Amino acid sequence: MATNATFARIAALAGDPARAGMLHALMDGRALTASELAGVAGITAQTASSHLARMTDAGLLAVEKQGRHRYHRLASPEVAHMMETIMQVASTLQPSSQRRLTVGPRDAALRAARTCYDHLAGRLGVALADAMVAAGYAELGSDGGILTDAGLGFLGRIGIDVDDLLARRKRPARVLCRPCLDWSERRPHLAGAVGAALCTHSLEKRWVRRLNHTRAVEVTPKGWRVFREEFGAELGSSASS
Amino acid sequence: MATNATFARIAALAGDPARAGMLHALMDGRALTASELAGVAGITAQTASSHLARMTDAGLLAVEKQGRHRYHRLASPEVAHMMETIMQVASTLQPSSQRRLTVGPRDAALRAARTCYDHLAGRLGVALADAMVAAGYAELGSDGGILTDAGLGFLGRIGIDVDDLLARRKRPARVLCRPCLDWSERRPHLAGAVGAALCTHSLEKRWVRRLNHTRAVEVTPKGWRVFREEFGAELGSSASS
DNA sequence: CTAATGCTACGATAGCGAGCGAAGCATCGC
DNA sequence: GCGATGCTTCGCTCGCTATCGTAGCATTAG
Repeated sequence: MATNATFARIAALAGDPARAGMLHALMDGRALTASELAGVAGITAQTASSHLARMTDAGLLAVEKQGRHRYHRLASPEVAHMMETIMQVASTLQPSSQRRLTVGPRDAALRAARTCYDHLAGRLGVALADAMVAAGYAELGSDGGILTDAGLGFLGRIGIDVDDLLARRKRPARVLCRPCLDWSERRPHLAGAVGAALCTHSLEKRWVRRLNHTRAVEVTPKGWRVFREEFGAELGSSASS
Repeated sequence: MATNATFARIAALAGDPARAGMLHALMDGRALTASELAGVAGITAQTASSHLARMTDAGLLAVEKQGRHRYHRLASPEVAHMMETIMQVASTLQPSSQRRLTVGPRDAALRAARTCYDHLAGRLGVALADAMVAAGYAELGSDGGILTDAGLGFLGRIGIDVDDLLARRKRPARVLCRPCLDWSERRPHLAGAVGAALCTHSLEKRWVRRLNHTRAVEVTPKGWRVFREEFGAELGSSASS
């Protein structure tokens, strides 16, 4: 069947180290220029251009031209979801002979709190998910998750546009959310429409702030208070650094 | 970070046409011998051996030695899930210039009804999912799905071990199920623990039967009746061929 | 207009890896 | 025991592609 060839094509595109680096850099949901992507991948602009053209042609990336810059972003949430699942499989593999090779300071910040395409991940994401489950706001399982009525009320109370959230769900009567297995914590956190709304709102309200040009985020003092008092989340001191 | 390299490694393994063919053949959840896999991939036994060793080493496959045969299967449901999402992205890509190239008779059977690792897919899978949603037995959204109390009762009524299903869910109070976007129908069908139980039970009760050595399944006369009368599913005549 | 920046197109190189033939190692049937 | 089958290891070839240098095109700054 033709599906076989296209499947291999997509996987092969994600399977090159340079392209994988670019895709990872785009996992924060923002759009980056070709030069920036060449930088994170450690290759020249010419090579990056070729890679980007191929990934765009295959539907993995979308491009937006702005002046002499070309902004590339992941084409769809489906692409981000695909990368999540590949990461999940990859995380079960011990890097063999280089166990704790790369735990630099930047890596530490990523493990503490980061964005995963459109939602929060890392220790922060897991802590928030745990707190919401403990409070009865959400239920998470290996096959999916739901936001309870209490959870819906909670989100409205902290200022999230619940109507928009209700409109975004499709058929089901209850608001569903998606668990996303964290590659660093090996625990599920909130993804899907609920996770995206929570992340957007946290950034807008300045509960968290992006760190320079990475996927890492930092919990602000205000966010620290909100997460503890409103969510009841147990954020160890390590989650802020 | 080291994650980048392992990510690329996993994706690259899935990105070779021969390996992709083998992985697809294993998507029915069964274990196949190295020779069989070499056959479906269209390569010699030597080459297949190399591929299988690498995929096993990377944690994509698990091997079981039985006499002089070596049975290979997908190492985990996570690997199957990863392949689902890659297929989902691949299905959004028009094969460009070869639109309707490969719609052979075998392909037609696959589109009608097939297994997708551990659950039913194709027009049959979608029809059953639609019927269960229409009957109020399940709710499916883009971020997840749940089995209602009525649905739980329904599954028990048709002979599925509901207690086992309840035990398999993890933390949540409700039974969750996972929607799996069908690559041929572009519609969600039932996956996860619920979908797996339904598929296993359908095979045991001879409602469906596997066709030779493919992922395609055939609806038996008995199944035809059960699916129409019990599920209320609208199976067009095309779903049986 | 001119120079600089961002990106792309083309051509050439080099290295990886998919593929197979030959040989070797296990296991089964007899 | 012997041959046959299933699979793996080794060595080799060949094709694909990632990479970069050079050149060229678009856009902006001055």
